[in-house]
Amino acid sequence: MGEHRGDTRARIQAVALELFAEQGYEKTSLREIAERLNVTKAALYYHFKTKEDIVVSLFDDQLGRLDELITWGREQPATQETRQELVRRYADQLYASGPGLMRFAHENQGTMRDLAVGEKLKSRMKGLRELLIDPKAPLTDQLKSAMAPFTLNIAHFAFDDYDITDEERRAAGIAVALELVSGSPHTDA
Amino acid sequence: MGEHRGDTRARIQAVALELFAEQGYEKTSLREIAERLNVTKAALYYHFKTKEDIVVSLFDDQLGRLDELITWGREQPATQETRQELVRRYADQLYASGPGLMRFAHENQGTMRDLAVGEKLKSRMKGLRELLIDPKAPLTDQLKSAMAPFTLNIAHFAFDDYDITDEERRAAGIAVALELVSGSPHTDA
DNA sequence: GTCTATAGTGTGATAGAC
DNA sequence: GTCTATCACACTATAGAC
Repeated sequence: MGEHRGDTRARIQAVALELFAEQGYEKTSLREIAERLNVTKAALYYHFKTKEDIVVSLFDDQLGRLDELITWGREQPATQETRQELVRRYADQLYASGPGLMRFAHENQGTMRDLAVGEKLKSRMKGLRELLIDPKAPLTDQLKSAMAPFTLNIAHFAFDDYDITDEERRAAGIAVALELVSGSPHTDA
Repeated sequence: MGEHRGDTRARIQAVALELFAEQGYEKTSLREIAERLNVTKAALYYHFKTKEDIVVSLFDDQLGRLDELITWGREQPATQETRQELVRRYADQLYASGPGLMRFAHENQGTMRDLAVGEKLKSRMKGLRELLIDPKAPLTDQLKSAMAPFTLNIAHFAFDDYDITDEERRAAGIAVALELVSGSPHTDA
């Protein structure tokens, strides 16, 4: 015992993310988080102002990286190559953040709406979507492009009953996402 | 006033579905539902044994129809035509149920896990997925097939800032879903 | 940096009158 | 079939000691 020193804040984040992702933000109480860490609720309030503040801290880095990606994308020409590179870089960010955040966002979409950080994330995803879509393409092609980011998420949770590695899931997700943003081989009308 | 007679149960379902879909199952209290209907919480408990019981009643019909669809699918040959017809029939069921249920399931995935009805729905979706997938196809093609049901959902909520009708969204969703289950034009290895 | 203690509110659910 | 009243409990958050 007593093996932890100044890492309490990080440990709170880790446990909170795990529980939020596993059983939802609303259903996870501060008492539960505190018990899992063998501290008290009041200790949590020393490190974070509110419950929502824990979530904000969780998404902080990710949001910053998303901003950078979108800024980069807006400086590039709106070509198919740019869109494919956007998918690759977005996938890198997603997987670098670990499965926890992905799953949190995936399972708490309803909750995220009223959290301020949820609005931020939503606006970033819209920015990304606008970069991935060719507004002149047919609606079906636009839909396919819009689905590319979802694909990366779904790929990670689908086939949980298959005997394959996460790396294989990841590769499949990226491959399909790239195909989705590449448009059908259609002739110009 | 006094315009309602024996429709209280149905009115509870309607309001509950709306609120659950809008702000989440956990965040919606029975008090809120009751107030919206100008009845008391106790009145709710006359019609439904528990809060979860309201959700169960909401998904009851839908689950039955899904069972029929899967039973039908299992009787058909595992061809591309069958898979496409499955997508069409599933889409019909989805849209016939109205947007509320779709949105509920979409925004409360985390919550659905511990609800008994969530487990049921999940097993049905797995059954449907197995019918849509060709287990001999490359993993990327399997992923595309697995995404077809998601597509129908996403199509309905994406482009909420576009000036298009729900019917156009629906048509685009079905078109893309059909393409996803049809596999790439790949040669047999 | 972490504790005890508690305020203050809201929840799902029940009992029993009408 | 709907009501009033209430129970028992959990929650977020705060105050103040150590």
